[in-house]
Amino acid sequence: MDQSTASPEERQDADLPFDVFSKRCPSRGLLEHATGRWGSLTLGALYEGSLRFNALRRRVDGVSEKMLSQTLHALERDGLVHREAQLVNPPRVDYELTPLGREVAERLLGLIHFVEGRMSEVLAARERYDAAREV
Amino acid sequence: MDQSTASPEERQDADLPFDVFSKRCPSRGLLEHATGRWGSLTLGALYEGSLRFNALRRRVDGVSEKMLSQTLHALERDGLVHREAQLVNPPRVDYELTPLGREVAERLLGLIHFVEGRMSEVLAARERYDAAREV
DNA sequence: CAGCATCCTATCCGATACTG
DNA sequence: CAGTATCGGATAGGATGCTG
Repeated sequence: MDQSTASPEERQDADLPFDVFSKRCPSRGLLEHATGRWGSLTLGALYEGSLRFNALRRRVDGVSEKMLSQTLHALERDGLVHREAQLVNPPRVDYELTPLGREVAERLLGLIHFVEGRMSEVLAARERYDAAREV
Repeated sequence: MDQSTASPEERQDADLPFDVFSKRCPSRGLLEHATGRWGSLTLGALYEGSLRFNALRRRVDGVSEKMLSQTLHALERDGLVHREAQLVNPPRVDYELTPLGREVAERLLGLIHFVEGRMSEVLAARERYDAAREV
C-alpha cells in the first residue's frame, strides 16, 4: 500500500503482512478462536495451570462437553494449547497452554479483569440506554 | 474500591463481585460484545478516531450494514461507544469511543497486534496439526 | 474419564428492499 | 447518508446416547 513514506506512527498497521481488518486475513480466524465465547474462557482457565478435560469443564461454567471439545481442538490446531494424553485406564488427558498460548491468555486475562472491574459502569450505561428508549 | 484486606496480588480476581467464569455473570455478555467477530474490529477501528457509519463500514472490511448497526447498538448500550447525530440533511452521524471504550479498545488492539505478529507460527502449527491427521 | 456421533433448535448473518 | 425490516441459509450450540 504505502511502503516508502509511512511514518513510524502509521507503520504499525500500514504494511504488516497480516491485517485483521481485511476480510480474508487468516488472523481473523485465530482472533475468533481465541476471543470467542468459549475460547477466551478456556485460555483463561488454563492460564492458572494445566487441567484435565472434566476439570476444565467445571471451571468454564456452562460449557457443554461438545463445545469444550470443539474449542480445544481449534486451540490445539492453532498452537495455543497442548494436549497431553496418557495411555492409562481410566484415560487421563491434560491440557496446557503453549508458550504462545500463554502470551495470548495473558492479554486476554488483562482484558477480562479490566471489564470485570468496570461492570458497574457498564450496567449503569445499559440502564440509562434502556430507560431512554422505553418512553 | 479496595476496602478489604486482600493483598494487591490477590485483589485482582480473588473477591471481585463480577466473575466471568460463572455462567450468569453479566460480564460475559460485555466480553462477547467487545470481543465478538465485529465488536473487536469496530472498537479497533474507532480507536484511531471518530468515524461515520459508512466510513466505519469500509474500514471493517466485510461487515454488512445490518451487523454493523447491530454491533454499534450493543456497544453504545454497554457504554463503550458514543453516537453523535447531527440533524442535518443529508444526515450525519459520528461514532466515537467513550473513555471506557478507549481502555477496552487499547487492550483489544494489544491482542490484535500480537496475534497479527505471530500468525506465521499459528499457520505452521495448523499445517503440522492437519498433516498429522490426514495420514 | 475422555471423548465422538446425531438430532434439533436458536441465533447469526448476509442479501435484498425500503424509509427519512 | 444512515439506517430499518424481512427473509432464508449457515452455523452455533444444547441434549442425548454410545465407545474405549
